[in-house]
Amino acid sequence: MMSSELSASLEDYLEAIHLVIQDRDAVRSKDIAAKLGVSTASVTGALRALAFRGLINYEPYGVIALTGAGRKVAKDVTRNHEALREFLVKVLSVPPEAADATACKMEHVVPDDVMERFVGFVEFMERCPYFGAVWDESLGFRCESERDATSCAGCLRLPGSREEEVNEA
Amino acid sequence: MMSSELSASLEDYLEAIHLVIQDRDAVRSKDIAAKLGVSTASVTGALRALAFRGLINYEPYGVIALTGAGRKVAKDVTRNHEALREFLVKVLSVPPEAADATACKMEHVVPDDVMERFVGFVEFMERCPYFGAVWDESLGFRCESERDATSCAGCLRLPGSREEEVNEA
DNA sequence: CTTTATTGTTAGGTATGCCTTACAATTCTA
DNA sequence: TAGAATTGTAAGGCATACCTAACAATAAAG
Repeated sequence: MMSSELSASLEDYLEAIHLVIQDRDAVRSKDIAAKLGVSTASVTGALRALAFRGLINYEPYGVIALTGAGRKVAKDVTRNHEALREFLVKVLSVPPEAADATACKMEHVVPDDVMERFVGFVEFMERCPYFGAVWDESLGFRCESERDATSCAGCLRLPGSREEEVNEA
Repeated sequence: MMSSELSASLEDYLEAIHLVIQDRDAVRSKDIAAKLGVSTASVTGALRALAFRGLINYEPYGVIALTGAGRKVAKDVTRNHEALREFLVKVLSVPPEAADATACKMEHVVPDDVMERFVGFVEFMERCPYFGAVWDESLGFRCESERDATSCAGCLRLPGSREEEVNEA
């Protein structure tokens, strides 16, 4: 969206603030520093930059809170992070921890229109009963889905429908 | 591999040098600058850094050439770039130009073991006759493959085999 | 072979993003 | 409510990575 004007570093700070807020109510420099693996001194600098951009409310020794704009960006970043992790785990069978680390880097470089497709692909995979690509360390991906004599007529009728899944569930 | 010690920026320079060499024989600072959209002054600094790391042979006003180690890294980076672009284009239907730009960013953040899977997934997709996910701007991915009464027995017998494809071609 | 155009380098400046060390504010506890 | 522990900030440094402007080297043209 408009997060393109934020550096990867500041996006990370914003995301960290957002995640910490969800757990406890208070966000402390220390928590952010711990989450990102930087010193608290670095956090102070980042907070100033975020406040300058109107994304957080902050003054020295004061309470840290996301502004409306900040919350929006933080949510976008977090959502993208989660979508990418999901793709890596569910489609590419990357172990969760590695997927999370990679998603954390990817979220800053994958543009929104490409993001859509990562998301869409996961949805497709979960919708399609014939999608059974499974990773094998030495053989790459192979297919384990049960493709018997069933045709895909039903699938083709309902391209992106979520309603169908609700009915099935 | 060991390219993890190189910054994204230096990887880009190395890749650019490699690509320019493939076209003409000579590599000039100007070409690299043009390819990466930076000033020639910036190129000088990068060349020094690459020479310092033993990845290129370089002295002021002299010929720029990749060392063995440099060529290896350059090839790795280039291969990863191409694999990611291929994935984006072939699997996610990202337009080639956007795919190239995104791949150029992703190549610096996707670790090798995850790279393998992007590569493997493209291979799988090209191998599997039932894989027909097609992107639709408003509906996301839908399936257009012709899944009739055929079973996947053959596919299941030959998980990652390339020989089979050679026989078919 | 000398002038001009191209190309490359140096010098100096900006911005980011991190660090450590030292100090200030706050909070907890006795 | 003072002193100790925790937490936060300021100051000063370092590395990366870019820029512009001025100058140096090489190559091309006369």
